[in-house]
Amino acid sequence: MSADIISIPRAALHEQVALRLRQMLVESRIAPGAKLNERELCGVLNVSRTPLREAIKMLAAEGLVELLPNRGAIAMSLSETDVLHTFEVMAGLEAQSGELAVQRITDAELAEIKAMHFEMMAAYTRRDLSNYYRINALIHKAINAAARNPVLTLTYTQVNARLQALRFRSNQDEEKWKNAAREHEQMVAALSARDAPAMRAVMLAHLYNKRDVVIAQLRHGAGAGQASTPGAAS
Amino acid sequence: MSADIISIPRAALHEQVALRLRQMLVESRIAPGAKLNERELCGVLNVSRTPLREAIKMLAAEGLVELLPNRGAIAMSLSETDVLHTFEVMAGLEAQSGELAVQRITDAELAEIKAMHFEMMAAYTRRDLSNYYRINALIHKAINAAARNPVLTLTYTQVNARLQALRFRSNQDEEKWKNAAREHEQMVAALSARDAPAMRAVMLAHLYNKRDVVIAQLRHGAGAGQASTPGAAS
DNA sequence: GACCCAATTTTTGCATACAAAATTCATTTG
DNA sequence: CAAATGAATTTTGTATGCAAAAATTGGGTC
Repeated sequence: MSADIISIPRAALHEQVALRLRQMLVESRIAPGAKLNERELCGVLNVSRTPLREAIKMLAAEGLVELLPNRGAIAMSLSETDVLHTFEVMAGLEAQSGELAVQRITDAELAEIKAMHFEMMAAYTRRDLSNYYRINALIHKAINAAARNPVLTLTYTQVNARLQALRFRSNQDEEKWKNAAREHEQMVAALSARDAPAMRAVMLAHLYNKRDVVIAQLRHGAGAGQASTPGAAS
Repeated sequence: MSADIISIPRAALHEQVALRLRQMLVESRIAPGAKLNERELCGVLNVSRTPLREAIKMLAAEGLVELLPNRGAIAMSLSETDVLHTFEVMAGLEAQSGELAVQRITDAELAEIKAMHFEMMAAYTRRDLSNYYRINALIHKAINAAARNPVLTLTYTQVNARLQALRFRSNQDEEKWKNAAREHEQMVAALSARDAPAMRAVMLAHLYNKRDVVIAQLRHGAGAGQASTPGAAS
């Protein structure tokens, strides 16, 4: 009866619901385009409709769901054009993150990024796609954090969230993968050299290549839906 | 009994509320830092708490209000650091808008921007600050639209909304104003020449100068609150 | 057999009711 | 007299109830 009382008994219900829904959407446990049935979700999440609806409104403002008048909400689904536009913005945000990171990164942060880079290269060498993606995301996050701009981080996070739904864990082209790895080498180099223009250039190139990979996957069908078992994937 | 039935009887209540609240926040009719009392707002807007709360949650996701657990919401208020960070992101978004606009703008759009530019210069010459700002905003919006990227437009709009609360209609420094006007000349020139790097450069410079003006106004006190009559301003 | 229309059911949207937390204010105590 | 404490009030958070709109289903007709 000690830890129980203080142990953050308060995590506003609608916040919790928003968090869980966000997860479900990003992991495609709610399929893109699928309707969000309130009564059903109430059962799953064990809350009443009020906080659920409030959470849904937040997700709508974040662009993760679309609100249809008198017909509830559906999980956002991206057309190819949407993906292009989103990557275009992401490219700009990542490029700016890189530029600012060059100017503001600490030695400790740079060292950590280098370390993560080696870890990622290990995963690359082992063709361990899962860990590769995980560490990749961490590196991009670290670069963004090094830019020391909370508004940029928030904007980046929100725009990126819409792309997370496209979890292309499927094997990517060897050539493209090699390219991506090389671009990451260049990032580390540009950061080390404190070369902002170079950093900007490599971030832009990296994002546009990533865009092409994603678009290609989209076209070849397979990519999209998380597919198969919604439980523990690789 | 003809037009009445079809005349968009449907404009979801929470949407309307969100719209009006957004206006009130952007126009500082709700002061930055002020508490959003639900019962009070229900009276003003003539709705029950449910749609009001849903609207508030949306505005929170947009970053226009801050949610305090068990203590409701307060109108976002920007510290000087917040303003710096926000302008930094806006600079990046505007620069990208400019770059893309150069590549995608139609002759008609360019002509319209030129026309608006002349109108703005007229307002500048007359020292008509109100119209200057109005047309200025239209030009920036037109450039953004010419970039033909809805995601960019949405992101731009959302980040910009947070700055709108700082309506610096107060007289700005003659020198700075002259500078801003000259930068607008350069924008039109870069667009006409289809010179993306030049456009990017001028947009960045423009935004950073605007940032400095706003920061200066913030420091000299007066600037902040919309002040005076909330009705028809100059 | 396919299509269309009407009644039922479901679902969304809004208002209200109730519970818990925070604020306020008066009272008391050092 | 100031600070602190505790009850009363206000305010937020959540659940439920009711009305309107949409989806569904069944029946009928061509």
